[in-house]
Amino acid sequence: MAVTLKDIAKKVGVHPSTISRVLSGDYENFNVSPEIRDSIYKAVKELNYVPNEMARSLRLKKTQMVGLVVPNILNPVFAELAHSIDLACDAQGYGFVICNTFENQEKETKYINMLKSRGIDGLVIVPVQEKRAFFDDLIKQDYPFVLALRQFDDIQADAVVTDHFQDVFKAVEYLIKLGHRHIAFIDASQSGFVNKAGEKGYKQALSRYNMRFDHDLIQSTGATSDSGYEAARQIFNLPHRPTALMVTSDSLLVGVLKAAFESGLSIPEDLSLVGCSNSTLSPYMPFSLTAISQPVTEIGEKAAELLFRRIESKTDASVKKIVLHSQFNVGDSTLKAFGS
Amino acid sequence: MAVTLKDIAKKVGVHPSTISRVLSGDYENFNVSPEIRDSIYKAVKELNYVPNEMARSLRLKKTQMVGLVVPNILNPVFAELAHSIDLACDAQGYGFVICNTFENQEKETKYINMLKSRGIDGLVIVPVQEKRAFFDDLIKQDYPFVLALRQFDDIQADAVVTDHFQDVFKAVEYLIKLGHRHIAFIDASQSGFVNKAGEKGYKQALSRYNMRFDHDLIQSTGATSDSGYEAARQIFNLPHRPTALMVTSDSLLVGVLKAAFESGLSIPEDLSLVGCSNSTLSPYMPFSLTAISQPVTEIGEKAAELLFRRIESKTDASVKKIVLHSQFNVGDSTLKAFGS
DNA sequence: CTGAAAGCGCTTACAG
DNA sequence: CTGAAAGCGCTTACAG
Repeated sequence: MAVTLKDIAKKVGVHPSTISRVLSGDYENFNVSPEIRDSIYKAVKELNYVPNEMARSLRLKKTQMVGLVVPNILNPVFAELAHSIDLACDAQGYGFVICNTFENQEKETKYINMLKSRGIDGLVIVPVQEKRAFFDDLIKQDYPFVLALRQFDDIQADAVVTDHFQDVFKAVEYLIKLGHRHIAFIDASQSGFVNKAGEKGYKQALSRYNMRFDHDLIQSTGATSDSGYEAARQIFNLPHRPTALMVTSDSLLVGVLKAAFESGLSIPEDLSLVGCSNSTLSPYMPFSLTAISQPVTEIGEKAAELLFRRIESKTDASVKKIVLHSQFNVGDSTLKAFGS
Repeated sequence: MAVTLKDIAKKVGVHPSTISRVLSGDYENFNVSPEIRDSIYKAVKELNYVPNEMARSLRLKKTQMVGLVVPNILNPVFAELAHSIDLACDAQGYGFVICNTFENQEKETKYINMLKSRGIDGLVIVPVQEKRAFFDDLIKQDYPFVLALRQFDDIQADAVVTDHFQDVFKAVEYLIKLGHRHIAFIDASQSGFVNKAGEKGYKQALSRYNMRFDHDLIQSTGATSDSGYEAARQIFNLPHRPTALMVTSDSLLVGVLKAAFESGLSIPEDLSLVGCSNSTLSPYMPFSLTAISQPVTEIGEKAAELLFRRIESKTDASVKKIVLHSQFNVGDSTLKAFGS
């Protein structure tokens, strides 16, 4: 049904290979007479010929497409990441598709395998996978990918992240300096590297200021807003409720806000809140959020850059880790602790 | 580098076609000896063979993949739509990819053409395209797709939408019944069908209650939060400010809320607000939003259903339009007009 | 029951 | 300068 090279070759009266050559614009070491060149263009237009990219890719062993695998497009961080990679792909002449794993490990595995077996040239991945073995395999198979935002300890893969340890440390330090002595911490536990780093930053900040670590105040949970809600409820129901809370993602934050609302807690009066957020959401909130702000657009740009480099050089290029700096923005969701 | 059928055929010592047949599980009219079957499975495992889906698709003329083309994944409506289609694809054994057009018409065209030329079996599209000619062409070419949420007047394409005219009519009627006499309306102008329907619903409701239509109170704008912000500012700066406002998307709403905040307008005291929203955002807001709520999950399910049907029957199936009912939820972003 | 061949729609090294 | 052939990695009708 779809018109092929053969069809237009027949119409023009030349060999399909000639058509291919003309359309590829390969005029360096190849020159057709202007007449047949014109009639080729005419036929292409008339028959509405569009090359079958699948056949092309099979032959060329290159799809000229990259994919992004993210845990949750509802999280504006990932939407922004997608946008910035999209732009980079445009600039480099790559096609771009997004796959959403909904924080589901099997879906992630399935999607990555699908994209790979379909010949997608490379992937930017924000992993939810707990076991890094899967990614080690990808590396062994020389499949080009770069991790973004989250990664694993000393994995031999290109990655673009922020220093989550530092980010959390500073944020918690800020709360401590405001006089808070009971500071809760809610984090998504799925993401190996990031999670441990966050927890470490939290604990380190406490110990640095000689504060006792209280197990009840830390919740490592799933990454959905429901998980955030549950975690926050547990914390709000503690006999000795914390006066400050740090939560490390927008998705979790949605649940935390809901739980706070239900518990009748006012922010910042009853609870100082620090997030890890993206400005897009702020207009929705009754206050401006004090938050760690990751340079998401830049992360996307760098990730795309590393990916293109990896696609071209495959195993030859050295593994590159890029760590970008987050900003810490003070809004009015945080307040001095009562009595300090 | 990647291991192919040939490689494992060589290893086992049979013809590639035999491998293919065994792996396809075609045991009806075909039986290999259990020994070589086992050694095939063993070799597949050892060499870590994964079929090249591109080659497979080229041969089969079927990729077993569908795509979703949406204007803005930041809008939770589209994220939810994606999720529900994703689940449907899982159930039917289809792969699924998302392309985000960022409300950009050229990007939309580019993406649809890309997906099509890559052999994606069919598409669910939430169009931003102004001119429907592009879609008429797709139909002419028998390319399977279904429109979701937005469509064009009497286009010969499968579609799943809500009755936006009715939805808006009812919402505006509700405001009128609360006593509001100056009701503004902000809508995204890009989406042919939807937009006109929204405007019509708004105007119809006014005229039904013998209210004058005031040109200054209606803003047809882009679909981004920035557009919403600009539109709202214009409206809030009118000498005779409206007491109520209806806005037809979450993205626009973000901008509207920002503008309201900047103008020092309290909701609902100074301004009754009706949205067209998705519950996911509500925890962010200081009030529960009175809003039209579209059955997005169901729209996705129906759209997927229509798409699978279309993929199978191509041109044989009649064009199907499905119109689902929205809910109207009264929250506390609306109030009786002062003095009524 | 299994092998050899053709073909999906391209591109490109090889002839002429 | 252009045609004919081979081949990308599969599947399946056709032989044997």
